[in-house]
Amino acid sequence: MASQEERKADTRQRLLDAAAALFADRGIEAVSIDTVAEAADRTSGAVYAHFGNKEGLLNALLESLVNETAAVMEAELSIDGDRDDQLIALWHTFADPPPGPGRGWMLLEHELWLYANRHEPARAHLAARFDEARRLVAESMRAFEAEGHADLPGTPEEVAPLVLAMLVGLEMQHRLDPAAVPDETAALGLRAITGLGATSTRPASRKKTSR
Amino acid sequence: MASQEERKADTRQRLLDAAAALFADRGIEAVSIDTVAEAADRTSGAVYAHFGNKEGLLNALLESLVNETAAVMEAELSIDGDRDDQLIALWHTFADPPPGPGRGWMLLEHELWLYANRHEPARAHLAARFDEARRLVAESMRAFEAEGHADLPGTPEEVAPLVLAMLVGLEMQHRLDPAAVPDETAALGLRAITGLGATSTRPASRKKTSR
DNA sequence: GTCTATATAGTGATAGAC
DNA sequence: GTCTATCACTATATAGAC
Repeated sequence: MASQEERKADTRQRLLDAAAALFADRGIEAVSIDTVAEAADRTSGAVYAHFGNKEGLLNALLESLVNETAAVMEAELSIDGDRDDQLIALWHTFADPPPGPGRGWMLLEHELWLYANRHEPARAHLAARFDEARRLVAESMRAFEAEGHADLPGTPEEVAPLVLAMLVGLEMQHRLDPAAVPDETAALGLRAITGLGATSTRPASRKKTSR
Repeated sequence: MASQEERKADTRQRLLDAAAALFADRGIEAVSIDTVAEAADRTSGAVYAHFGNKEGLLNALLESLVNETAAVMEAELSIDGDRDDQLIALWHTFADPPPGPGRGWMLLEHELWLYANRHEPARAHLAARFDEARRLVAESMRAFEAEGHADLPGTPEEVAPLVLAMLVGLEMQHRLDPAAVPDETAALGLRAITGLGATSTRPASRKKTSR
């Protein structure tokens, strides 16, 4: 049997999950609190009890996601294997719909970004998210460089925002018109920033990735 | 005196301008048709007469903006002078609030991108906009290369989406936290992609741009 | 903590006068 | 073409029962 506290925590998570999926799918403003509640098999009263109002729900959602994206990126970057493959894998995390809740992980990111730009309290949460992402990328860049696989045009901390920008910017174009950004172009861009393939201490072939 | 046709065209433009400013400032979904009409000194009836409904207004707005952004980018890229300065100028067009309607040119862009991702008819308009932007950048890249100032990592058509991605992606991070993306970092990224400064047939100094 | 019911206000859209 | 008035619908938020 579930204790009251377990039920409370469960409801909270259900509401957050439902909100994330619906916001990504239809947009934040287009989704009513009632809709979120119903998707979580609760009523609007539950939302108000937990989060006060829609803004509270948004802030809670942003906070709960701070570590999630970081985990995804870290997973991609920590895979053993060719460094070049890692960058492509990272690109696919952005470009292709990963398992996640709905198909639209990045759509939710863009929704939240826009929201944070207009609601001061949310801004700090999202800024922290981006900071964490940059920190992780910088760490990987440092590792690449130490192994002699990368030839960075600057410090890892300078290059990190560039990598993030490239991924996000290409994803935006890719989503609108996939043909405009083939995988090869993404690889070209990421290599240009990281200097990967420039030093080239790699022994094997590179045109075709066997896997 | 204004003829009826002039008044009609004037109303249409006023409505589009008001919509652009309000959508950028508060978000598309948060702005009612009544609000748009009142900001243009008209009533909601005028909006319905001109555009049918809100979706019609959005499509008309997207269409009217197709050439506008292209004009801005073309202006930045056609300025005579150091090629390095041109890239920085282009970055400032994205990072700093240019004169435009409201201060939030890029916010409107993000609103429209998100909207186009959920409304098929609008998608084509926005895709055309991006295509045009890439075409312009590719043209400049070709010129840079011909002058021996750039050392592109790929064809101009391949590099164009990379430049656009870098600009947009850095702008997103910059808007959330300006300190995270100083001008020098942006310059670093753009140079890494364009190879500008690599071939270095340039005679003058580079650390400090005299102007 | 959660639900039901309700108060209050705002939305997109239409009809008809001018 | 534009405005006024009005439609049906949906939103957020609250009060009180359980």
